[in-house]
Amino acid sequence: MNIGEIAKRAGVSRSTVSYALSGKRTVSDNTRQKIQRVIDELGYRPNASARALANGRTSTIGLVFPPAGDHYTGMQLDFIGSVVEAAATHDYDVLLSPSGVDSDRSFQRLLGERRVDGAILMEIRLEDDRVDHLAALGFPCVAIGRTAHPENGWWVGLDHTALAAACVRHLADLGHRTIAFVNRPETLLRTGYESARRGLEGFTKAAAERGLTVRTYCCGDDAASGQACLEQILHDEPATTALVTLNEAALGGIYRGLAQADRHVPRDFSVTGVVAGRWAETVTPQLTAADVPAEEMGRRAVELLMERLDRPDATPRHHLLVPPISLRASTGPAGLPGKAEVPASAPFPQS
Amino acid sequence: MNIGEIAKRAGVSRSTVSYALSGKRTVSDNTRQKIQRVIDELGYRPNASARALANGRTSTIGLVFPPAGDHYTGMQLDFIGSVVEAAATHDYDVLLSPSGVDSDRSFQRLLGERRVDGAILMEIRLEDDRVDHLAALGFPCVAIGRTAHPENGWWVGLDHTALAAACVRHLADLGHRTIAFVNRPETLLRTGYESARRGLEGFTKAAAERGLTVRTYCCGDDAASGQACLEQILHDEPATTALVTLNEAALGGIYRGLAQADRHVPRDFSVTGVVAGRWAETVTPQLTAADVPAEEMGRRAVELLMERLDRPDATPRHHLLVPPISLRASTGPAGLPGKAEVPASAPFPQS
DNA sequence: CCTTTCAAGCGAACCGGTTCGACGATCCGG
DNA sequence: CCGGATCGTCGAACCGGTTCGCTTGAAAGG
Repeated sequence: MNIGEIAKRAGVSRSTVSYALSGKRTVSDNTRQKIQRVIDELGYRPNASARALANGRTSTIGLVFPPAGDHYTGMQLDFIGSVVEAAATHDYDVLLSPSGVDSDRSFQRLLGERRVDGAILMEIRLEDDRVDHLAALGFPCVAIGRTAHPENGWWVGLDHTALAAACVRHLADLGHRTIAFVNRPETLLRTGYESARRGLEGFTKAAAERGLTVRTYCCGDDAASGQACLEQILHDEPATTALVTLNEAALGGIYRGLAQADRHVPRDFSVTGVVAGRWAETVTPQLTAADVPAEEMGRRAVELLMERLDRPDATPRHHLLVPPISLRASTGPAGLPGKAEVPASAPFPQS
Repeated sequence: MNIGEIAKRAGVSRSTVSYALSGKRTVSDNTRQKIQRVIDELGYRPNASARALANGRTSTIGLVFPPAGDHYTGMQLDFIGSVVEAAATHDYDVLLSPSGVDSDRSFQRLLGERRVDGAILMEIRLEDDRVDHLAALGFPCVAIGRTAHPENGWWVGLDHTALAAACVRHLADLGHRTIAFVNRPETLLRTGYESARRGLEGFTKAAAERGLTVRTYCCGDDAASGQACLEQILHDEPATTALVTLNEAALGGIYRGLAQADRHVPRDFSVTGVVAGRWAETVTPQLTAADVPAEEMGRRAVELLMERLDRPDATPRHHLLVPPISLRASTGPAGLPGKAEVPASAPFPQS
């Protein structure tokens, strides 16, 4: 069932059918209706490959999501869902690319073989070959995340530095003096994964400003690792009374570890961090956290990409989001740190 | 950068380049190397649209995941991830289709416009227009899930009936006599969503066989709904001592509700169900549950689809999985049901 | 009545690959 | 030395759309 068949049955030429469909030239009402009738009758739809070949656009965008770890986190799902939906409203399909390793096979497929008109990159690293590579090629892409040199890029990002710092200040304001940081897995931190690096940086800086005693940890993306990490924290420094985490997958394990160590949240121990709102509300007590607006970020990324596709020479734009901390139930004033090994004095209970 | 350019620079014809690349006819070592050098130098990759047009295959499969609710569950992410990875090993890309509503726009795009060679359908309903429609068209697709008439279909499914029944028997064996069922949201149940229907059926039948007192509930896919649902359960029948759930997103809320009602898990109340293993391990105490092998299901679905694409007239195949219940920490012997309103006798503590 | 204008439609070329039939060169056996 | 098989390569057609330039017929204008 191709356009030639339609043309034959409607008694017109192929080009007339094409123009009737696209509206790029005038077609008399009479023939338009005749064509439309045939199309409806046969249920014809123009072949996407042929169309893509002819006009050089595939109406597809690539969503490059990476081999971040051995599995995916809930946040990624929110991104994927919102990107797909936003793309659909613009009549674009979304092609998933399982990996983002530079010069990787599947990456080559997307770009080299021109399967997509543009791409959205997830899981950005501070020094990201993929971003640099695409920028050098002038290939339309939008990053969900921000590299170390975001000046001339298109991206929508989260200010992880500010967010982690806000968490620290929140804890400091509650009187906590000894806190820990539970980061994403070590490999991610080492490879310069943006949120891990910037989060750590914001945490460290804000803690220094407030004169807090800190320890920082990396933690696998699963509950068991979270629990182990928490045990390590209490072992290394029993006086710890609070922690900040970026690791939503470990959250359940962290809570379990606290329960088993008899640290009641938030009476004995405060927990906060940067996670997707849905996760924050899943744990008990619900997590006071900077909620990652994944849905909004995905939508905005698509919007930026659409803009860029429409006007290839537009000047780079970006959105840096700083969601507020949602006060829930997992943080409270510092009480007796540890097992009363330290007096209950919170020297600088500011603000 | 197209095949003609390569041909020109290598001093051969376009067809020779094509044959050198595909190997479908012999090309002398000499010219092959000459061509390869040019290709490497220019970084040429054949255009996917043109190739798809020429040989009628897109090397893309569609993953139809539906507007199940207002958001996606963790399980879906696991499916998506495993499907994408499995497809990649077969040199296939995955196109995401946000919806599965029959005769829906995005569905039409995938099939009508021939963007994909085959499809994997998620979130199957017992009477599923999509499946029927595709079957009528003879379009290669594999369902993750099983309709009411799975005889001549390609699918990989979970025996939700057996799984829910196993949960019930597990609880009955522990002496529980009054249990509840927490299903997915009501709209899903009403529209004939497979797991909701079959799970409910298995629960009901097994409970009847064991002579248990039951109540069944639908529950929104989020923690707040889970908590509300649990409160309702205890309000309706305080003697309830256990529940079975299919709703992993509500799990956190259920636990919270239990904690607030002072029902200790598993001492006072047992919880079990059918959820992804990762979620089961996130809550405390960890959930005794039939772990949904999402990763395996996605992989098998892709394998079936590949088989079907290779041999269009192959006879339908399927996999019905019945994962065992993983004993963790959320179930235990029935103690004093409710607040000791009922004596602690478990009349039929069968094997 | 003759020219100009314009709407409507047609044919051909093109997008970038794949594939089929043909053709010249080389090699072999008789 | 000739005839047929084999190898390597080429040209052309094709996949199913889009788009440009041209033709035609009718209406409008002088």
